[in-house]
Amino acid sequence: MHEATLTIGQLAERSGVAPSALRYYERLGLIHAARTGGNQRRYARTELRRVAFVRISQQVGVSLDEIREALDSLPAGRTPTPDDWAALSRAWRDRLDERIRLLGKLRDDLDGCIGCGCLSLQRCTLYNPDDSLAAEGPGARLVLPRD
Amino acid sequence: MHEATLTIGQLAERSGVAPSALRYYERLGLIHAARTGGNQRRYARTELRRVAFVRISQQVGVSLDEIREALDSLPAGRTPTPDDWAALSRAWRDRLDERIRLLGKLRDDLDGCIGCGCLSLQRCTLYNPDDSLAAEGPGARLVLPRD
DNA sequence: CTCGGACCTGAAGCGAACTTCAACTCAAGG
DNA sequence: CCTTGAGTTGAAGTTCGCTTCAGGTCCGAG
Repeated sequence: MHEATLTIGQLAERSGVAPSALRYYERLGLIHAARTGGNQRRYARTELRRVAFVRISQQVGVSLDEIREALDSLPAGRTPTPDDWAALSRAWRDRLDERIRLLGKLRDDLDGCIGCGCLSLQRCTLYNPDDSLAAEGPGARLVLPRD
Repeated sequence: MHEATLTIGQLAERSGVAPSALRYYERLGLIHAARTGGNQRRYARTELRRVAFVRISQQVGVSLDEIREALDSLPAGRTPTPDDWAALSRAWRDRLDERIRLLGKLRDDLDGCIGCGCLSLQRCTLYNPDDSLAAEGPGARLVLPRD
């Protein structure tokens, strides 16, 4: 017990992520594993933290691809320090703030806008939030949760 | 101009939703259209509101299937009143509140938890939120560790 | 009446994030 | 040594929310 490395089943149980998902993450380069002579994965305990970071980032609304980019920015060679992780999470924090802000606006406008008489949807603050519309050309494009 | 019904192109332009998406919504029973003799769709102007409701609901994080259920609860037969819409949106508002609350918690814990020394992920408030979290998108489910 | 752009349908494709399957191999307890 | 459960692979399947495509039809301005 409490050995140096974890099997995929152990990592799965400790992280709450299915083995199939862990293999998938590995294919995407989100996590890494050493191999035994018999080709089985053995995970360093630090991978637990990577998995946690992945899952938390997903809750923030970040795609696995972006998460990979973020993880790639961790120092190669040495085990990341708490400060390394904190730096990573600060970037996410900004996204989170923005997301919370938008949802708050949505909430504030919800009753009024849905209930109101306006059919002029393109002008509606709710339907056409000023921030998420920047690009996308002419007409009212509704750009969604991604940003 | 300003005619009684809208073609799919007009509804698309006014709502900012692609014609293909509108046809898709119709297949799912989210919106409805009358047909001309030549089988082309003609939308009542009230459909604009349904489309708006769909898009707004998506931002709240509700699936199209749940949105359909909600729309089905609108009074059949008569055109929904502002009050009908307001009732509908109040339910969403609760979800929104919950979602904002969870994201706020995520934010509050983010630096501390990711940066901290705990590897005891299953106990981490962040990783293992006590509440069930609405999934962000397809497949992006948070599978909680067994308590 | 003609022309071209808007519209129709069903089927297929897409991308994200996985899961499932089949057919194996590995590893640890008895 | 043998059994059994855990692990391996690549390929294919799944769900969601659409978009794209092919092969046609409609309709309104000229």
